[in-house]
Amino acid sequence: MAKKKKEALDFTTEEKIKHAALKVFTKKGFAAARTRDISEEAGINLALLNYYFRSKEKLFDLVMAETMQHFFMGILKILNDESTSLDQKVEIFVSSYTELLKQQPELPLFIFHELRLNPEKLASKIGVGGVFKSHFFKQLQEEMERGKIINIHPLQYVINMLGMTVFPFIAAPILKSLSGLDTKGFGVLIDERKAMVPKWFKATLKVK
Amino acid sequence: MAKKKKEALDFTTEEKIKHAALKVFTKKGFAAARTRDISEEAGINLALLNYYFRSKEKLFDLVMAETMQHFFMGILKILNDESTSLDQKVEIFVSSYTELLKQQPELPLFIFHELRLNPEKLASKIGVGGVFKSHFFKQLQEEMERGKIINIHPLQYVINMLGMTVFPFIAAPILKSLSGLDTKGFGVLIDERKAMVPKWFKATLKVK
DNA sequence: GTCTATAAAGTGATAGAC
DNA sequence: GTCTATCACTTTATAGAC
Repeated sequence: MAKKKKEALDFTTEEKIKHAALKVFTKKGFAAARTRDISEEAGINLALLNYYFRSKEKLFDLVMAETMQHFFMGILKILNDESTSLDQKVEIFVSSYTELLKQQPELPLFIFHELRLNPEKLASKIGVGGVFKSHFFKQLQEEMERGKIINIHPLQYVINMLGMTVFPFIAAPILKSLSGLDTKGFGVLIDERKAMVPKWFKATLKVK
Repeated sequence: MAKKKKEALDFTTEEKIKHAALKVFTKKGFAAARTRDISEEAGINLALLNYYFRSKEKLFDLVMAETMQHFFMGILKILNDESTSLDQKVEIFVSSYTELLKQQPELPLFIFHELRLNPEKLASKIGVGGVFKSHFFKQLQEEMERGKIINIHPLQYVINMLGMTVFPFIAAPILKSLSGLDTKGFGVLIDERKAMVPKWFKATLKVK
């Protein structure tokens, strides 16, 4: 039982490497990350990394697929919930992703950077067209048909919602530098946005 | 005269290298960019790159400083124009930066990525606090004092304006993948935003 | 200023002992 | 499974001829 508890609390070597890999890749990007950095961060030997994952690139592909899956499927799950209203979806998304990004602020920049370097390879990890079949899209289109919303591409509103939530984390270094805010002050700004973004979003829906 | 014309049309070796460097750095990022790539792109020899710029890093610093200066000073110039109204500033910014980014779509992701890897070094290239002394900020604060705008951090509106304009370019690969739009179709989307973002922005100002 | 050839250092990956 | 030692290759940077 002592042994079982130990297994439950600790991580396997494979998990330690994957965890360290995500951390180092996220911090430095694929190109600048060295396999030595990852093995050090994982507290294991360099040879072991290749023993488990065969190559830096294979390790990256694996970690990246899981990370992107988690990130984008999380969005899709919220936008696809048929039990929530349009406004509720926005509130839930903004709230939950703001909290997620407070924990992992470099995640979006990392994902978008790597995705641009290798769009073909990585884009396949996301369910293509998922957003278009989403309940969120249907709700937007219904509102358009009723004349409640101006008739433009629904993706525009997804861009606005994502942008208003995610962009501050992407631009954080500049925003901090421009404003002189430290990490704590920036956090206050982010919390203020958590309350405001849904309101701002609703306001954009009323624009004709 | 023939000689003078040739000088005016051609570029010096130094300029060719800098131009090639920006292109390669922007495309691959600093870490993945090889000096060989740059010298090839410039049509010169690898040794010549070091002859002019001493090292890859010094070349990067130089190109990066100029690029960031141009990018951020352009924003500041628009926001600091005392002859334009608040709404006009937004319209001018959105319009001119949308056009700029249509020409150089990878620029924001490149700048933000490198800025995150090296905030201290690169942030110094921007005039710190420039936005806070800007006429745009003063106009927002005046509206707040009059009770026309809700009393929150003015930077929030800068984030919204920047985010709505710049974010689609940062997320372009995913948005294309999600939507199935090709580069042309994506361009239509961007043009639609050029007209809409100022309207959406105004709507957010009315939120209480 | 511009080139070719090469040094010098870094980095991914493997061999082989334990 | 895990380690040390090492190979093989890449990449930055320089030396030296022209």
